[in-house]
Amino acid sequence: MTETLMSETSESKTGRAADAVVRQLSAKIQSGEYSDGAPLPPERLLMEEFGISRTVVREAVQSLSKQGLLEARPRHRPIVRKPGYDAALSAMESVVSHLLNDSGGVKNLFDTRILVEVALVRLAAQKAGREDIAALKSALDANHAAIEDSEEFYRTDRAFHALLYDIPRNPVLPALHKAYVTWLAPQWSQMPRLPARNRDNYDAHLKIFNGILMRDPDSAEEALRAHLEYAWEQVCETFGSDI
Amino acid sequence: MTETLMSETSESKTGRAADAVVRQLSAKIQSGEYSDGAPLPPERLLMEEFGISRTVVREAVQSLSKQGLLEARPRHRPIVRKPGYDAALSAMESVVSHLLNDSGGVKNLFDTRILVEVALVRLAAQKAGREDIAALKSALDANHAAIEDSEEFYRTDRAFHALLYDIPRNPVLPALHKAYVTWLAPQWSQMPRLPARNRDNYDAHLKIFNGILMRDPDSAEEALRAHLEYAWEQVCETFGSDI
DNA sequence: TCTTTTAATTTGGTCATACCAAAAGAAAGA
DNA sequence: TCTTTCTTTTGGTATGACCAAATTAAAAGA
Repeated sequence: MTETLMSETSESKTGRAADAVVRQLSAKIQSGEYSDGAPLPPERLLMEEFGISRTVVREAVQSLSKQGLLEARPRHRPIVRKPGYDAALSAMESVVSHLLNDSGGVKNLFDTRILVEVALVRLAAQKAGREDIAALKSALDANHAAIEDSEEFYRTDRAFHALLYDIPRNPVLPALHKAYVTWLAPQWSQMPRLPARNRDNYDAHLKIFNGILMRDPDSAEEALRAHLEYAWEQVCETFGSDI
Repeated sequence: MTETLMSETSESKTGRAADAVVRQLSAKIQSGEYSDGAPLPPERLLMEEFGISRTVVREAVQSLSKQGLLEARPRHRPIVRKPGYDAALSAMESVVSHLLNDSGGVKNLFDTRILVEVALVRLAAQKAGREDIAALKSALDANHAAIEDSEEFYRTDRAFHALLYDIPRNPVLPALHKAYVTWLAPQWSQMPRLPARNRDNYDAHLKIFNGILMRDPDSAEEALRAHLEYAWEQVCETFGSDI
């Protein structure tokens, strides 16, 4: 028996009927009553199920989709999604895009990346397992093989860095890497791709790898820091220091 | 002259008129045409200004408020807000709250906090200025003075950690600290407050401070890591290891 | 004249209805 | 069985109406 929303939420006067619906729907999603990947029931059905108007249904659906529990393409039925850590990060995307326009925004973001990634290489140097090192090695080789092909180099570059985020086996971190790549892409992808720089970057990757291999956190950190600060200089050369 | 939205956006068939309005409104907010802190014009005015129905206006407003560009209390006019880094983090809040319910969610989040905070103390040990150290010292003293008052101890504890996030002068980091505190509050605030534990935690803070003071990143890191892992053990004792 | 009440007006929240165009599903044809 | 039409369903948008809370204007009182 589906009740009308008033029965279990005593907030009929808060001015936000949609909130109650949001709670009930998200509960049904988490409990699996609406299974992951399946389309949400049509709006007209939901409105009679909850005893509300379509206005409120749509508001609730929009809210849930912003929360990542629904994947709503225009003109399509919303798809039920149990959000992962990526969804959490991508929820920030729109806000972040505004912050990046402010002066110093990109720098602030990039500095946090340095902070995190430095921590990651130190961790890698201390705790990386045999498989982690093997993966880094092959990523490094792929990176080396792509020095002449800037597009491919960019890809292997990202892959190498991504591995650093994989080592702690914490699913938040790969999501964070993806977020960094996405947010900084507008800057990064517009930079001129020069094979000479590719070589520099490969050398940096090599030094980082060696630091990890030698289990030397300090040298790994120093190599990574130099690498990222070099990258930042390039960004400044391209966009000026006032971004 | 305000044009109807069709004139400058060629996406009248994407099925999302609200998106265009969102863009225009957010542009007006960023440009300061709608000044920060002022209420947005009434919906009925916006609908004629953009040549759209109230349906779409409301959808756009809701979207902007989820993005943090508007602060919308029910039944009140939305207030224009230029979002800061806090807004970005709090945009994740609803998603994160779901993730924290999943098994291991809290642990994953807490581990990233350890990662970040370790990086911060290392940085502090290397780069903290005279004023930073003075601030840490007085926060430490306040913490010591509050050992008997668990509520106050909790506050000064947070304040001490917050200072670590202030040292790099990167506005993202204080926002991150606030987010950690908010997200982990459900766990943390429910833990029993024992003066004995307060003493342990103060000792840990002292060790961290000494590490920073002695400019010894490694000992500072070790002290912080022990401190946070101790905290995690407490959480596990309270909630079981399966959270 | 200035505060306090009170009445009038504005404005956000919700509902009901209608229409269109895009999707999805069903039926007919190759 | 696989396309190709043709219905039906369903999301996007527009109108218009109503209510209750907020806001503002007006009136009353100090």
